[in-house]
Amino acid sequence: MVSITEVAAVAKVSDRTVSRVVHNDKRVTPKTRARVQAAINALGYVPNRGALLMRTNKSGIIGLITDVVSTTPFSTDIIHGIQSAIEESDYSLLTVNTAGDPERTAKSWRELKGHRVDGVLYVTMFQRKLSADEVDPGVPTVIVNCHSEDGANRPAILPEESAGMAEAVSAAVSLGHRKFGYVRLNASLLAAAERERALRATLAEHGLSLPDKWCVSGVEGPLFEDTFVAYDTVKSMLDQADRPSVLFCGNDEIALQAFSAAARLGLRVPEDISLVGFDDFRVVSEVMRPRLATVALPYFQMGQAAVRQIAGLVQDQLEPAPQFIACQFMHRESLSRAP
Amino acid sequence: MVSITEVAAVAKVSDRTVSRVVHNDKRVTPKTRARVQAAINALGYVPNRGALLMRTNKSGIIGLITDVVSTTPFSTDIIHGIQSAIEESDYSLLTVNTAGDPERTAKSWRELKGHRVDGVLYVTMFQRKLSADEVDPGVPTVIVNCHSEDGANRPAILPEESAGMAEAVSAAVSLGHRKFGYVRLNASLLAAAERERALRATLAEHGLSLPDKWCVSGVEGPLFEDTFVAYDTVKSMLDQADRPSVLFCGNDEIALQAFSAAARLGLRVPEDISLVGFDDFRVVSEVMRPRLATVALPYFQMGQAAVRQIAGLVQDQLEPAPQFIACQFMHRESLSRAP
DNA sequence: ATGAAAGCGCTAACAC
DNA sequence: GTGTTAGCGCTTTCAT
Repeated sequence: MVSITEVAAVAKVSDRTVSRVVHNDKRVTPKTRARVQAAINALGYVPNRGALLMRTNKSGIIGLITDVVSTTPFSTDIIHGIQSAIEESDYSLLTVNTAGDPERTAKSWRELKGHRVDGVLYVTMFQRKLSADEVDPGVPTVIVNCHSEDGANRPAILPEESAGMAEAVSAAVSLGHRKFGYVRLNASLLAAAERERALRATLAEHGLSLPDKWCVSGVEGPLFEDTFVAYDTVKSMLDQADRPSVLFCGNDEIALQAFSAAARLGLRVPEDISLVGFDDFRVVSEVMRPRLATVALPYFQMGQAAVRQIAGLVQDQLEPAPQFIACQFMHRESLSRAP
Repeated sequence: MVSITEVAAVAKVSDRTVSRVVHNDKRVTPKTRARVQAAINALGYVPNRGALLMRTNKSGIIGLITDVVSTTPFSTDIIHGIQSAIEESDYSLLTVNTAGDPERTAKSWRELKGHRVDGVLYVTMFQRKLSADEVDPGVPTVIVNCHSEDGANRPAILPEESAGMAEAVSAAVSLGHRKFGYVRLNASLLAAAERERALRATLAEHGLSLPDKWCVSGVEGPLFEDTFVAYDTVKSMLDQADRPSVLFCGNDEIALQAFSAAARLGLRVPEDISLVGFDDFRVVSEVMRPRLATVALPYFQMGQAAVRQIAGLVQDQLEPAPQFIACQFMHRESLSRAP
């Protein structure tokens, strides 16, 4: 790899001058600058970040620690948002996966510290409270999709789910729906409680409620080893004369199973029953027919916001505080007029 | 950040000795080693990779260039495989996204060269021929899911699709199916031609064929701006007295639309019609009911193989050659006995 | 078994 | 506007 001295030799200037050109220092005559630039292009010189790190103590690297997020299909939009914002900054992205394992988490931090990353994005798949040793206090860090244990005013990026849910419920009500059903997420998920709470609260505002018989489980088993049961529970629920006119689902996969159950019973969506998902996992929501009405998790924006926060934090331009990003209701054909 | 000299001072040895301990050099007495190790732990010392890079010319970083792969839900398994293999090596992973844009591609290479990456994984979303300037000849590179333009014996990782397709067809035939339909992928995809070719070839071996009337488009429009039309084309096809008993689909999303079409017509899968997908995009294939029989793209293994290739290549232990990974047929409930 | 000196590529702080 | 000196953290080479 060609170094700054070789460029200097070719351009017949000192290495310091080459450095000035590279960093757009004004104090270089246009003529020398052109000569140096020509040498840079001719030799294909790219400054060595390792050397830069030693001099300036800046690596130009942001570390990304995920539990499983970067290796599951659900939240690629977070990664996408992060990369899109990274690309506009001058940082590079170093990604590490912990699979939720504490030992690997510790190893990940060491790895990132070895590279002297300027900051870290700590992203979790599910909303949850972080345990104390998950985040290294010595490195500027923004946590994404999770809460710090100490409840401190840590920089964080979180989705705000309840407004989106409220919007969805209101849309259903104004389409004439009065009989609501709900298919629950895994109970150990923070989001599960929050979504059901938001659903019930909004229903109450409309003078409606969720009957127990129409509130069933969509998933069973412990986190990460859970299996979907929505197909069976929904099939039983819908195979009655008295059934809900609209079915809210904890997420879009559950909605797909609910759709399968309706299909099996010969019920048409949305003519016989309306369906609303959560997450806006588009491979399902935009591909199935009818397309799935659902509340979109703002993953892309969360990723972007996370990068902006960490960049601001690293440059001391930002005071650390949690930031909430709104969820939007995506009204699509699976939610229609009540029968 | 604490440096090797501070550790040396605390342990009362020279910095060189600390270095020896860090790198497990034998020539250190157990006693000094223990003292040094204690200092390292106490201070939380992690060697500075930037300094290491300068001395050894090894960054310990593998660059990952993707067009869109790392930001779409379809191929997270490649990333997963890569990360799982990276984790067992001593490399870190620096990820860059080009979105298929030549300018960003050039910028990506410069970024990786700045970090003096030891090797590069160049991964594409769809199988395609690379153009000449996509890969930098100056950096050891393994291309994944794509072919080099010059047809040279470049190190590459590719899926072998035809055997999996043949297996799927044979399974259908032995379940009594004689009337085959096919829903095509975007014609500009290399995989589209290959899959249809493999399907027809295997059918021919069984003395069967694909009637034109049962071979329809699943997708329309140019790549990256295409829309699914499988719901409509399949609905028309199936809304006839004479219809196929099994429908092969170019990918799993198309299969989901085919399923939607069948549901709309009141046809049951698999009793009235069997369905076979391609890709094994599990969020669809394992969640819908019946679960979707499909040919699995071996993305995880491809990712792992890619890392092993690049590691071998960097250490000159491997001669560069393309490597093919087999696709496996996943027999699930959507493919059943012919009616 | 341990240490001292030199140098990797680069820039901050001064010269000039 | 341009060049010189020194040193960032580390390992290689050579001494001891």
